Amino acid sequence: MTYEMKFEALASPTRRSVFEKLRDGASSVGALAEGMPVSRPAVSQHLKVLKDAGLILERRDGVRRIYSVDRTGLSEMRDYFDRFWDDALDAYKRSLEARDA
Amino acid sequence: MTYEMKFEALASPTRRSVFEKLRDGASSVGALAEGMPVSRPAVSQHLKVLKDAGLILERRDGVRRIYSVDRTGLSEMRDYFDRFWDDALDAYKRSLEARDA
DNA sequence: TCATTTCGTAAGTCATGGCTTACTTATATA
DNA sequence: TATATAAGTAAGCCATGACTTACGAAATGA
Repeated sequence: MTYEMKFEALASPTRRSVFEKLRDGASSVGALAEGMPVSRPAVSQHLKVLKDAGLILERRDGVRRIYSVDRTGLSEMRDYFDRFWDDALDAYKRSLEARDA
Repeated sequence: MTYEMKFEALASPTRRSVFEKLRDGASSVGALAEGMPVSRPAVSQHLKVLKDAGLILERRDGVRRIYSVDRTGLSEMRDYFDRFWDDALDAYKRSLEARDA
């Protein structure tokens, strides 16, 4: 659930493409695996990593498991880059002022 | 310079901590390596990955190389998560409407 | 209760990546 | 010109991680 885990989870291209499929709505493992160049167990393993990182949620529906984007975790990532942007911009402005001073 | 490279670049914890040091202002390789648990060449290699990904900029200053955050690349990451957030929220709202319909 | 569907887990393989030390290169300075 | 400083590069090691196939577990339905 840490930043660490989220960044690591999004590093793998196939895992990120699984995540991006969920951007358009919840889905089952089988449906996610369909059309992907890797096996269903591989997708299952990726889903576990994404879930442990707090990026997706899992719910049961009969024999299926439905995965969906965890908006809380997603918002953490958004905040990370928002803050990073603000801080970097501040630092840049300060460096300009120091140069002109 | 792709998303691919940016995500991969930010996956490594020590590499991300190098990136985060630059958030507070530009710095040389030696200054960045100081106090880190890895060697200076390791930091140098991380900087190359971050630079190739388009996340940092390099400029020469005599015998030193000064690295700084590339705000263009950073803003790409921010946009990625902003769009992802918007899309995921739309998909969620649509799923609620479909349920209530 | 037996078969089917859907999925997670185990175990093993293979490539990659993050380190290290040793070195080369380039700039500044005495 | 010789020396020192700063940093990139090469080569090699070792752990990790992204896969595969084979198997086990849980819910559904005949």
